[in-house]
Amino acid sequence: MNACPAKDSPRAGAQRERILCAAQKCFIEHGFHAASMANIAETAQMSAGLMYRYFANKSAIVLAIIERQLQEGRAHVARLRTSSDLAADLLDFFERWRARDPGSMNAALFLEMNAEATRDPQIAAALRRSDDAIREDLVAWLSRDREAGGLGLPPATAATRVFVLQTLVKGLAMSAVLQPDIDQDALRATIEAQVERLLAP
Amino acid sequence: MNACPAKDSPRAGAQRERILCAAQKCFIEHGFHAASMANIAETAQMSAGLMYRYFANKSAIVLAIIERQLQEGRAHVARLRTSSDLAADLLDFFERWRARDPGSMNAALFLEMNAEATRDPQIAAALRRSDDAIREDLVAWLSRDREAGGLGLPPATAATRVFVLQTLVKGLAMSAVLQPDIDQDALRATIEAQVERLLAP
DNA sequence: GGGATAAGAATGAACGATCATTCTTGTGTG
DNA sequence: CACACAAGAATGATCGTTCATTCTTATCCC
Repeated sequence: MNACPAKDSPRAGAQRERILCAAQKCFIEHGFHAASMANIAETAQMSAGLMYRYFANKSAIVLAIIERQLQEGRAHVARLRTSSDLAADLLDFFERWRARDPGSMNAALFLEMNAEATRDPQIAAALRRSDDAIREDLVAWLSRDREAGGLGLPPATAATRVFVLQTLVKGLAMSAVLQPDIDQDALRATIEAQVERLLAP
Repeated sequence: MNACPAKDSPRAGAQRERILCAAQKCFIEHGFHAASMANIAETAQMSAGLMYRYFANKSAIVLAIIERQLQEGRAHVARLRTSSDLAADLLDFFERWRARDPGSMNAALFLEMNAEATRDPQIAAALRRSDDAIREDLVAWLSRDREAGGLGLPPATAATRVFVLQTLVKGLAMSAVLQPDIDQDALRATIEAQVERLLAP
């Protein structure tokens, strides 16, 4: 059935990339359900039927977009973990979400993913997997010994603090949508105070 | 045009209520776009055409559901404001979201609303209006004099703390979706610590 | 009070549009 | 010629919405 030859040729990869790029733009603009295959095809400048050569169906495209977004999120957190200025990185999170850049981490897409996760078990599993990975990563970091660059927190304490941190970041996505024009300096001071508390021994 | 007689008869009100109740259930289950009018009609046990006697179109139903959800949220916050145990009330927020009760404040619906607000200006305006009202309410509370039951905080300080509080609550909606089985006691301790800091002089 | 009449309430079929998906056909290349 | 690639037409289903029609209820005149 899926004996498609040269399935992983360089051309096939490029085509898939074209489709995913267009899909991401459409999903941000209209949402997963309201964005149609015709819409995506037009954005990708190809026929609608052709997309089925590279993806089994629409939900496969949705899954791919979500997986890619989660991967980018994890990369962002990993960078954040090795940084020296956690507050600045959190502000950067907010900044990217506020910017509504269709290319990178996007608040609209993030909200859509989470909303869809309440209905689709497959999407929920993907989000949960990513969430768990991030959490374990951060907890390990906070509970690592001081000499190894960590804070030496007991695991239980680290876990609750990471929960607050994660909840705060998620909430920032929503706040970025409704209050995109919030005062930057006040926000900075607020986040710095929060971070200071989360990283205190 | 809209010379519909007895538009606000007791019967009409009851019918609208039936429709909204069914719509809420369908929207939670499938989302705003994936839930069809036929689906809602079936849930409300009436014909599809009849709904157009009480609502102009589908988006009017969506708007009504959102408006009602926002109203309930404001009522919840107002209750929270007069309470003595803020931490317990925040936990109650999380608990309701976790419960997935189709009748009351619902995390899935809340996420869907915010996601849709990134595309629909009318929905965005409604959410922002409600958000602003809640914020002003809370800021007024925190900055009120001590003798009047407030904390006597300077308005700027109150504003940033309320921002954190609101962001935290929104984040809890997402956390409730992905981590519904989080340890209750740890969560309680965490939230209590956060609240203590937010309410400190 | 009881049958004629009008209005309100509700139905379910029908509409055109659009959906995701598949099929047919054409085109260029090795 | 053969074969991967692509376009675009066809498909059946479903979408939101409308409409002609029927059922139900109230009003009026005698």
